[in-house]
Amino acid sequence: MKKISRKEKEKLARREAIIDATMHVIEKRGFEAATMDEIAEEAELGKGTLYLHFKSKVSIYLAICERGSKLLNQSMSKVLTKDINGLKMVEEIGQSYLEFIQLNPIYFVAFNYYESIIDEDVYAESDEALQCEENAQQAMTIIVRAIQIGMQDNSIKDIFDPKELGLIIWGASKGVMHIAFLKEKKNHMRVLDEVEFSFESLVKGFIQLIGTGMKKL
Amino acid sequence: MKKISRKEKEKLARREAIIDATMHVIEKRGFEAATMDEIAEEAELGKGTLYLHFKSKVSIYLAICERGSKLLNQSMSKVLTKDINGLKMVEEIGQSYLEFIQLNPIYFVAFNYYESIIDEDVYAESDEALQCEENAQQAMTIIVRAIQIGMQDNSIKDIFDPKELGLIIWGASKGVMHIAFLKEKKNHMRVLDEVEFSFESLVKGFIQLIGTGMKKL
DNA sequence: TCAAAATTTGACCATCAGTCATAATGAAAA
DNA sequence: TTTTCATTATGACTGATGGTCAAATTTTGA
Repeated sequence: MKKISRKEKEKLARREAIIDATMHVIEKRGFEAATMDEIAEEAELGKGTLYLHFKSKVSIYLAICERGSKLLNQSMSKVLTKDINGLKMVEEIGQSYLEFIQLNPIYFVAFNYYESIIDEDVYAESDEALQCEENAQQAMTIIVRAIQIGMQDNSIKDIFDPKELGLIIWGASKGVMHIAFLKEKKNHMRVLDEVEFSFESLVKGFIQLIGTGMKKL
Repeated sequence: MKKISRKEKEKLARREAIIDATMHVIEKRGFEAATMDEIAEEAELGKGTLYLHFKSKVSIYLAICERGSKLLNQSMSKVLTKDINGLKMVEEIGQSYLEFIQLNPIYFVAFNYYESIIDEDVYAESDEALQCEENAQQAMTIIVRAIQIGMQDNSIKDIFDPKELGLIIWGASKGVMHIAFLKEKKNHMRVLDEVEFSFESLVKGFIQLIGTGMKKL
């Protein structure tokens, strides 16, 4: 049994190494421009070997998403253990999200990628996609839990369904984060250049806005 | 001069026909799966001819985005002429957006596509991208105008910078719409299956949430 | 009518994800 | 140690697709 375990560990390590290599290449070339040939070179493996560990290029990208969502969940779930009211929890979860994305922008791109391809059946049934889904569900659970706590301690209005409110907050956060993200990457959208603001100030403003919106008076 | 004008008209018409054909193919095959060969066939043109009218496949996609954003702006700008307060205007602009996306989901995909590629210099300088940008700026102007009206008629708090608030609302709306959109397409995200909600109810909830957040008491 | 100019075309090219016959490796048997 | 067999790795190859360009076709105007 020992031998199989060692082999399996090696296989897992190889898998992680491929994900690492892919992230390096993405950082060098960009998310779309990364090629399997270059990933193989970076990982010091033959291209064919990549396909022994991943079904497709998409699978590797989903594995990055999986890794990122796991890390994000770890960070967000810590908020639930704090001794603060539910509203504050929701706000701090938003903060965690912000900090995570600022620190790991590549994962944000991976999250968006996941959402853009997940409606195609081929990918949706892969192991990686299922794990991403599970992580997404866990993230939702964290938000909903915070909302429920807030409704109980009277810091959040209970006129919304907690799950629906959770989805709204999740989606809205992602959208605002996306705008801030585009701005950060100093791209060519003049819409964004017109306004003087930072990643932080935008997200802070957003948190304040919805915080007020759901606060029980 | 007459002759040139006729030729120019024909050229424009041909261009529009290619965009139409592309949208047909996208509806048949999906946004990513559409190929230039099939677009050429649908447009009853040689593939090379497509490249006389558009620099690349991306250009055609951006032209779809351009068309969509123009239509959306027309619909949103009508709200500004109504005899209602600024807060109501913002809410109705959100409504217009919702209705537009429900009616023309393909444009929503095109908008997202635009944002995903616009940070690459190659595309950002194309005529189509510049026009998209201009339309985006116009959309922002519409929202900001409504906010300013609201601050003046005391229906909206003036603690935010109107432009920053406009961006927040824009980004957040897009994010919520995206979630609702994924749900509508009955994809595989179990996170979304868990919650019982419709496109409308989610967006309505969102509008209510931020409406309350910015309402002056 | 016809030659020059403008337009259209589809065979061809380059790139890249993914495959598979073959090679290398290493474990077990002799 | 040597041989055999199974597992793992490889990269040349394939198919698909976006984009090009020399040749063909059509239009223009003298």
